[in-house]
Amino acid sequence: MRYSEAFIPTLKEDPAEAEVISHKLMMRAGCIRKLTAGVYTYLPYGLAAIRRVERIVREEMNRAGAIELMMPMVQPADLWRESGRYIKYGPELLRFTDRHERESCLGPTHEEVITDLIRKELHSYRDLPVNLYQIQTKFRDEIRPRFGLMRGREFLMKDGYSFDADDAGAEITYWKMHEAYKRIFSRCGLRFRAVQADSGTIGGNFSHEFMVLAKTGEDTIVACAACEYAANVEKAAIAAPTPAQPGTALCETVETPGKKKVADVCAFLGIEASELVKTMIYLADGKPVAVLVRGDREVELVKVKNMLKAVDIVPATDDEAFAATRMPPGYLGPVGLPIVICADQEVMAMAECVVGANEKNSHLRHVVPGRDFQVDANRIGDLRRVAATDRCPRCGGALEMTEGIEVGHIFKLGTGYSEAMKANFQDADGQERPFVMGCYGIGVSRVVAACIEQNHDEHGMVFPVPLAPYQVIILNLGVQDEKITACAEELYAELQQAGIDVLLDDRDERPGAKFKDADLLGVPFRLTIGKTFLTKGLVELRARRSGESVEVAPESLVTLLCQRIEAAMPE
RNA sequence: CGGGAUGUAGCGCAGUCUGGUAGCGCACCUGAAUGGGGUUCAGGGGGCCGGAGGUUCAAAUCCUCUCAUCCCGACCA
Repeated sequence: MRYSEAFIPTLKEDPAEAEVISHKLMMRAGCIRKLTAGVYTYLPYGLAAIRRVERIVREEMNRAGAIELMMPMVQPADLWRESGRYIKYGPELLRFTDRHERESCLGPTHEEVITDLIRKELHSYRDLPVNLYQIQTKFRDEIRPRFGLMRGREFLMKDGYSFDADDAGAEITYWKMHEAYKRIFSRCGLRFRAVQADSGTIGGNFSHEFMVLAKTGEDTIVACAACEYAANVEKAAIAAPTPAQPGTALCETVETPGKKKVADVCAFLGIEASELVKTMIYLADGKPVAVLVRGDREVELVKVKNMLKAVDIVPATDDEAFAATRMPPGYLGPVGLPIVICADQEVMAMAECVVGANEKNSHLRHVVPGRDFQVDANRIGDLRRVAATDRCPRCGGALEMTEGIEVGHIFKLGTGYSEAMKANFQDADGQERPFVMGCYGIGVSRVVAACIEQNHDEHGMVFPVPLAPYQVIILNLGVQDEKITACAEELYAELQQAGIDVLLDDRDERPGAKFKDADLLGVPFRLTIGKTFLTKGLVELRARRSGESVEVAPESLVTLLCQRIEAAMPE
């Protein structure tokens, strides 16, 4: 591509609306422009990066035996009613009515459509397994779209769905996809980690997220320093603590005037936060529930949600909490609380603790869990968020916490959808059985954003070779000079011939402007043809990432560049 | 949805408190010089000051409403 004929509108300054680096750089480098909140046009340069990701995704999906198709974006509401998700999916599902008053929605994901397709088309175990995928625009009406392509409402996704005859088959498919995903992100040149994850709204019981390691990540993950264990903090399991010998002192009320916060109560009573139990009120699908965790811990809402099998769980406001409990906020405790109580396992293992007295300005001490208050056994469990001081649940090793950007997510879905939608096949024994499903997603546009979060410097983007729209940029620093221009043109033609994607900066711009743009665009290799060519007949080859440069004779460049590019391709 | 902030030329911003008829830098157009890290000089074009209503002789500026965008939160009772 000739720069003079390209459409790469670069900006000198960061746009005011962009906060994170990938958003700023994608705007500045002419990759994207915003149309409305969370909705972007992919300009040619950004699109080219997306296409690179797509290509790798296709190759690896196909290699793993998946087959590409394309499903509609507009979907009938009835299909979503059948799966039960028309209500459950919530306001993120954009709904509308067409001219015939038919209720419809924009597909945020395609389990319903694919399940409908398969139940109509496949009837025998002989046809299984089958694994289908598409790369398509999704729409999710996010509460708060942000950070450019990182969390858009409209975004490009690879979504795949597998159908197996039984659980064992589904697991084989699952691990095939796990392997394919590792290959995909490795080939993209990203530093990532596969972590155990919560399966969220989609449901199911086995799930991994693929996290690109970058500071701006919206997720926190824990990884064991000693073994392979890694998990999203939402999911990270905490080993059951050894129960302490229950205390024998009798429970008593203490005055704690005006002390509502954990820190205040602890300071006042001269105890550690770990000796106190806090009582948090939530609304699970509208029903109030109290959650007990130690004073120094944080409730992990996803875990509570899963324990209660709730669709939606939110912290109650003071007013809602009061309405539910008739007890004064700030002094809530489990003793005599008239609503459902869930307790973190650690709480029930405490010898004794301090809790709110359900009475203004008072707390209770020497409270023995299980003696002074009861919690149903099925409401006791791992409900708190993992802390950096926790040990690996698998091997007991030290845990490290890192920020990550979720770029891929795979689920073993089981038969939830197939049962709800009556998607059955006939097995060898003549029995009707539901398909055992799996689903596999990659945020293709987000991969590009995550890549930039992970690969940039103060001058701009630093594309890894596999995702770079152009591997090489040629700077013609003498568009007025016949010799320089002839050399640039010749190299341009030769590199293209060699199958390299190359951008020729043939604009009548000052050298400074060309250098700045080349850096901003993050093209991995830069060839500069100017003075040195006139004096020594040499061309400068500079690597964007390392900044190393060498002066090379033009005739040896094609071979050299092919080698360098080859060397920079992972795998 | 709650809280905060911001909407003035394509982009980044000043002007708003204290009302007087719109400005700076970059970009763009013309000309000249320049040509290895966003070059210089001269000249020029471009704005319903987010929108609607109100107050006033007069509104970018004050008031009311609205729309949009961005950030934080929606766990520490």
